[in-house]
Amino acid sequence: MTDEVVQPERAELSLPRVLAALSDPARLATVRTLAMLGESACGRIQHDAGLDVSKSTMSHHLRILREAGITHTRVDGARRMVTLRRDDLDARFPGLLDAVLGAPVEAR
Amino acid sequence: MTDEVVQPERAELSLPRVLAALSDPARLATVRTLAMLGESACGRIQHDAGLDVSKSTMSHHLRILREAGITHTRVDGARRMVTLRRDDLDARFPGLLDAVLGAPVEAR
DNA sequence: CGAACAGTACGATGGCTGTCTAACTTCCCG
DNA sequence: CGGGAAGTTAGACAGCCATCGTACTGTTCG
Repeated sequence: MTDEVVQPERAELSLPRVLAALSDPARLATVRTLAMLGESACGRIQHDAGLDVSKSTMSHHLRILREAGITHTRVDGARRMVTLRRDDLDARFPGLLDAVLGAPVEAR
Repeated sequence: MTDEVVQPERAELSLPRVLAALSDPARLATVRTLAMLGESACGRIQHDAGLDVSKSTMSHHLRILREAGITHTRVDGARRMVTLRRDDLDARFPGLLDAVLGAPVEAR
């Protein structure tokens, strides 16, 4: 009951897929926010990232990130707690996440 | 006559756009090939990258890379000589290109 | 119990994108 | 000059994708 979601193994992480997941501004903001907050619930991420989208759209973005192997999701009561898979990403694509997080934030 | 193509300034490079450009396997292969070969013509890149697509599709991919600011194109007679914009990419997104080039090559 | 809350699932929709063929422009070279 | 080589452009087409509203499931709490 702790966790039941589909997420790829470390060795299965695909670079094109990871890059595609990160290429959307909303998801990029999500990842940045997650890097600052640490584990947090969907609604919290959406609020803190300043994303003005519907709940279903947010859910969609989080699914893309999860299925690309960028995040991990744990069920906690009514909430889903999401974390960045830093270790796996660093192991498979060294320097990539740091480069993305260190890059200048886009102008709105 | 040396050059007449549209390519963004260093400061204008957009991370989502760069990531989107790199998220296609054909373009990723193109960038890897370009990193090994140095400046080279479109046909040469296509051949060395092992890309089995039409000329127009290749032209399309090279345009995406150019307009994202990842490559520079110089006209040389009948050919277009393409190079990676390593300096600009490194300056604006430190570590990103290295991480992408250093990542494991995907299984076909 | 019952209402409000946290998210997901499902369609629907409009826009973007990778691909191709065909036609065109330049340029090189014999 | 004339043919072939190197790419680009235009147009068409199929598939994917970001977005939304609505309906649904499960949870928390008064």
